[in-house]
Amino acid sequence: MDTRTAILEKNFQSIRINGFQGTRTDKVISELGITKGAFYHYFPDKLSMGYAVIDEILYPMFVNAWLHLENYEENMVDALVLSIQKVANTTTKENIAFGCPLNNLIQEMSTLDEVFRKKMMRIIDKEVSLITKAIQIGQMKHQIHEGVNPLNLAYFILASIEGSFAVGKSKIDVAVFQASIEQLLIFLQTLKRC
Amino acid sequence: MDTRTAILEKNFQSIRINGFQGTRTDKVISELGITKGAFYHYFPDKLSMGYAVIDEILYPMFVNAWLHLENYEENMVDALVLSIQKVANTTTKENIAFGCPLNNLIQEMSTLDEVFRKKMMRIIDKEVSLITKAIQIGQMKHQIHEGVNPLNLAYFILASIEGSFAVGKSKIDVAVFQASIEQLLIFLQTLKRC
DNA sequence: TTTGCAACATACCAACAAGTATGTATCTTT
DNA sequence: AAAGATACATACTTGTTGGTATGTTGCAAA
Repeated sequence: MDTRTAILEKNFQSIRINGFQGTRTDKVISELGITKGAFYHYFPDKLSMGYAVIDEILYPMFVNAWLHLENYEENMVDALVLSIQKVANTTTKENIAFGCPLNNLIQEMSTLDEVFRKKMMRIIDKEVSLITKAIQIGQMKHQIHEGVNPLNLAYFILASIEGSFAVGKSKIDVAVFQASIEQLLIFLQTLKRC
Repeated sequence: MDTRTAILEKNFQSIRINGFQGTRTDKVISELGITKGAFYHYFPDKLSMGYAVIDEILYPMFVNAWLHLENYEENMVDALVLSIQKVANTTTKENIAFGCPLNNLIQEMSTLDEVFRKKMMRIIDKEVSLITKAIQIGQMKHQIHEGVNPLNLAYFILASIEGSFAVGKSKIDVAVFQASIEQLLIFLQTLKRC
C-alpha cells in the first residue's frame, strides 16, 4: 500500500474511535512508523485529510451498498431487504461499539465545518437517490403500494439504519442492533403489494 | 439561576455545537463572565462536568418525553404517536442543525469513556423500558397486534427517531426530519389491531 | 551526469487548554 | 464576634498539538 493510502486508512480508524477532533495526527503517523514530513507532503492540513477520508473511503463504502439496486430484476422490496441485510451482516460484535462511521462524523462535524457537512450530505443524497429510484421502479412494477412516498421512505430507511447503529453502539450489543434492523425489514414487508 | 446551573447549561450548549472534546471550558466560562475558580469549585474536572450534564440535563429531558405513557387510558398506539409528535414538534429549523444531543454524545463519547457510555445507556434503557411497557399494555388491551415484539419495537422506535435527527442534521432540513418521522408514524398505525 | 523534483525525515515553534496554587471577600455557625 | 466554610478571582504551569522551516535521499528526465 502506498504511503498516502496508509495515512488515510489509519486516520480513518482513529476517527472511528476518537472522532475527527480527537484524532491526533502525530500519534497516527508514529503508529505508521513515519513522520510529520510524510503527512504534510500529502495533505496541506488536518482538515484536508478529513475531506479525503470522506471522499475516498466513506463515499464509495456507503454508495456501493445500494448500487446493485439499479439492475435488480425481481421484487424491489426483496432487493432493499438484501441490501440492508448485507449492511447488517457486516456489523459484528467486534465493531458495533464503533457505530456507523458516517453517523459519527455527521454528529461531530456537521455544525463545525460546512465543507465536511456538504461532503457527508452528498453521500446521503446519493444513497437516497438510489433508494428512491428503486422504490419508484417497484411501484411501477406494482410490487410496492402506490400510497408510499418514495423519497420519504428512502430517508426513513437510512434514518432507521443509522439509528440502529446508535442504539447498538450505546449498549455495545449487536443483538440490539439486529433486532432494530429486523423491525425495519418487517415494516418493509408490509409495503409489498402482492 | 445559580452559578453551578449556569455553568452546566452553558456547557451543554457548547457540547451541542462543538461536542464534548471540542468544548473549551475556558471559553464557556468567560462567556458567562466568571473565571476558572468558579468552574473548579463546582466540578473537579471537565469529565465530571460532562457526567453532570448527562445526569441533570439529558436524563430528565429524554425520560420525561415518555413518562406520560404510564397513565394513558386510550389506544396505546395513539399515545406513542403523541409522544413522538411532541418530540418532532419541539424540533425547529433553528435547532435541527444541532441534531439530537443524546445521539451526538453517544457517537462521540461511547468509545472514549465507559462512564459516559453507561450513563447514556441508562437513558436509553429507561426510555426503552417505558415504551416496551406501553406496547405490552397495548397488546393486553388488544389494541396492538400480538405478533410484534415489544422490546424490539421499542428499540426500533428510538432508533428511527435518533436516525431521523441524523439525516435532518446532515441536510439542515426539518422537512426531511419530519418526513422521516412521518414514516415511523405510518408504520405504527399498521400495528393497530382494530 | 547533472539537474530537478518527488518523497520523505528532523527539529522546532507558538498557541492553546486543562488543571493547580493561592488569595480574598462574604456568609454562616457557634 | 471569632472561626471556619463557601464562593469565587488571579496568576501560573505544563503537556499537548497542529503546523512550519529546513534538510536529505533517491530516482527520472534531459
